[in-house]
Amino acid sequence: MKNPFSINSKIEICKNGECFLNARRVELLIKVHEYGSINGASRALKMSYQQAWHFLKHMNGLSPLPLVSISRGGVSGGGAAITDYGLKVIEEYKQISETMNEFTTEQSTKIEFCNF
Amino acid sequence: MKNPFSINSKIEICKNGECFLNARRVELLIKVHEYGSINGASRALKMSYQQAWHFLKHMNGLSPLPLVSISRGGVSGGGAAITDYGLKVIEEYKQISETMNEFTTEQSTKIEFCNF
DNA sequence: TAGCGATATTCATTTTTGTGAATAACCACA
DNA sequence: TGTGGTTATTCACAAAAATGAATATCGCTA
Repeated sequence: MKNPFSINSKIEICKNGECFLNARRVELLIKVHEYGSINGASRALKMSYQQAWHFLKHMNGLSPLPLVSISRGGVSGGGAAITDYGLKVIEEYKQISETMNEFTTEQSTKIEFCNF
Repeated sequence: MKNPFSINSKIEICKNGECFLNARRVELLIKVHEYGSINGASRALKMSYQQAWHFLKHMNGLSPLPLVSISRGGVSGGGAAITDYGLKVIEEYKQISETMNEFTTEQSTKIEFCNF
């Protein structure tokens, strides 16, 4: 008999009790890296520009080094670029996330209260 | 140097993509067991009666066996009691939760992007 | 110096979520 | 048959979160 229950763990990486990283925020960082702008990333994620902007500002504020560097004006109007440090953070988040998922999947198989 | 980042994992136990158990819901079950009524439990948790009632109904619906048995009328007006099966579920959730917490705490110590 | 395309910022509105209040229904017991 | 204390249910309203729209700002470039 298949276990109909699964453990779903949503991880956040926090600092001072505030959310620094979660799945959505990392997704945003990745899209910013892909599009080179907050605008493009927010549209791609169907997220409002304000929310994307707020998340990025908040993440940068909590981070020991900037994750994203933002510029205004200029030839292309400006844009946003993920820093080398930001790229490292993204990669490490992915690793942690995968490790956690493996563990929760393993734990899911041990649930006993489904045997009724 | 102390790592200022911590991993905060919120686990849900799901069935068919729906939330069956989480920290708040188990807390509710425990209070119902303590007070013997939905009313008492919801007040103790500063949760509206409707929400408590909704959670309990939903949990019972997803569960292979009832977690809580509810009665109306009678000498004391009625009440709610956690079943033996419900008690088992609570205990198992606590165990899973503790196991997950230990693992996330351990993972927290391995975060590298704080070293800057 | 005007235009472009992006960021920055504000605000009213919408959407979502939760709550309080009111009321009906239930049923053992006096 | 009435009382008491709970569950059951509905609904309008409140609080919170998210959004759309509008506008200002920036700085390179033609």
